[in-house]
Amino acid sequence: MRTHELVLGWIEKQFSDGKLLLGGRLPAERALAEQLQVSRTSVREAIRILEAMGVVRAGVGSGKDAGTVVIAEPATALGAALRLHAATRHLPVADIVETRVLLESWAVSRARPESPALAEAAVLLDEMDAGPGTEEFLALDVRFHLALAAAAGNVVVSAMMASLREAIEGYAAELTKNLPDWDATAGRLRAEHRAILDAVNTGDGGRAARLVAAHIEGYYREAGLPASE
Amino acid sequence: MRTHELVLGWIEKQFSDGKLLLGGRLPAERALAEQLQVSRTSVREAIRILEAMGVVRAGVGSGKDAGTVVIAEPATALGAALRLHAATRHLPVADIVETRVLLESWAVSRARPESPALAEAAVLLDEMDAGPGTEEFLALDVRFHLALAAAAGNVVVSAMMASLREAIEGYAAELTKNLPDWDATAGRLRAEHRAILDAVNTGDGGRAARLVAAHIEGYYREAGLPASE
DNA sequence: CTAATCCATGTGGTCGGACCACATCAAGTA
DNA sequence: TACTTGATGTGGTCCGACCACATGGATTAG
Repeated sequence: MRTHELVLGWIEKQFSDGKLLLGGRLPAERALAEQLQVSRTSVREAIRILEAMGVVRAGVGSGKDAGTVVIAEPATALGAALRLHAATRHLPVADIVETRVLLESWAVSRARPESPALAEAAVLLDEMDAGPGTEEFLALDVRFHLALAAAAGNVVVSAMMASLREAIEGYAAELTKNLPDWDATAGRLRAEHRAILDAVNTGDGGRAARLVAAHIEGYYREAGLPASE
Repeated sequence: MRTHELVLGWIEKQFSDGKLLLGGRLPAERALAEQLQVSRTSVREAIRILEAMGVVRAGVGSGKDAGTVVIAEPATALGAALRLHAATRHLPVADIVETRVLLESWAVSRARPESPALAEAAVLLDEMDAGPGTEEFLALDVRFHLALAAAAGNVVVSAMMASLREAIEGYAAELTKNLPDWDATAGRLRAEHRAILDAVNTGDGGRAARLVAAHIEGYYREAGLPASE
C-alpha cells in the first residue's frame, strides 16, 4: 500500500471515529507527517485527494481561514469527476441529461410544499422576471433547479443534481448560442418554471414531475442536443 | 491558482482536445514537469487527483502496465467521495439507500430485455443458488444488481449505482449480522431476484420497478436500518 | 495613553535533488 | 540455446530549503 493511502486511511478513521468534525482542523502537515512517521510529501498527496473530494479545504496564512479545515461539499467531488470523464468522452452528454431528468423528476414529485427552499425558489423566479442578461438568467436557473431539488430533502440527490449540472455547465452555455430566439426561449422557460413551482406548491407531485421532465428535455431538444455517439 | 491546478487544467485540455485517449499514457512525471516548467511534486499532486477521480492509473516498472495510463472508472471517484462523506456523517445512510432505490427502480423499468447484461444476471442467479457463503452471496448480489442497472444502458446511472453500493458496502456487511436467520433471508432474496429478472425479461418495467424497490427497502428494513439522524 | 508600525510565528505552496523498488529488455556468458 | 546480469526508465518516497501569506504581539512614534 502506498504511503499517501495510509495517511488517507488514518484520516478517514478519524472521521468515522468522530474525532474530526465539520469545521474542525486537521493537524498541520508537518505535525501530521511526524506523527505518522511519513514524509510531508505523502501527507500532502493525501490532503490533495481529500480536497478534490470536497472533504477539506486548505488555506494558507494563520487564524480563521487558515490551515486544513473539514468541509462537506460532496457536489464538488461528484461534479469534478463527471466533468473529467465527460471530457474524456466516456460519459455521453445524453446520459447525463437523462440522469438529470430522472433525479429532478423524482425530486419535485417528492418535494414537500412546506419546505423553505420553495420560498427561495419563488424569489429566484421573481429575479428572473426582472430581465437579467443571458448569463445571469442561466445562473438563476441553476439556483432555481437546485432549490427545487433541495425541497425533496435528500442530500445525496441534491449533490448528484448539482454535480450533473456542473459537469455540463460549459456545454449548456454553448448550447444557448444555437437558440434562434433567446428572448422567446427565456419567456417560455419562465412560464414553465412558474407552472412547475405551482404544481409543487399545490402538492401535485405527479404533474410537477411531468412538467419538469418536459421542461428539461424540451430545452435540450430546442438547443440541439447532439445524438449520443 | 496553485501549480497543481495548472497541471490539472493542462491535462484536462489534452482530454477535451482528444490528445489523450482511453488506454493512452501521460508523459512521464519528470518529462511533464519539465515540459510545463513546474516541479515534479506539482505534477504528482495533479496525477494523484486524477487517480482519485478514476481517470488514470499509475503503475511502476516498465512495459505493459507501467506508467500513468488513462482509464475510465467514474464509479471509483463517486464511490470514494460518497464513502468519505458518509464517514463524516454528513450523508445520511437513509438518503443513500433512498437514492439507490430511485436509481435502480428507474434502471429496471428502462432495462431492455434483449440486453446481454440480463443473460449475465441470470448466470449470477444460478451461482447464488449453488449455495455460496454469506460473503460470496453478497458479492454475487452486488454484481447482479449492477448487471440489472447496466441493462438500462445509461453509464451515468450505472456508475452512480455502483458508487452508492460501494459507499455503504461495509455498512451493509455489518447489517447482515443483525439478521435473525440468514438462510431464510437468502432464500427470500433469491426468489425476489428471480421475480425481478422475470419481470424485466417479459418487458414489464413497471412491475420490475415495484419489485426492486420492495426488494431493497425490505432488506434494509429487516436488517434494521437505523432512523436518519 | 493611543495608534501605527514592524517583526516573529505558523500555515500551506513550491521546488530541486536524492534514493528506492520494480519491471523490462538487451547484452553478455555458460 | 538457455541463463545471468546489468542498463534503463517508470513511479514512490523522503529530505531540506525557501516562498507567500495572515495573524498577533512587541515596539515605536505621536
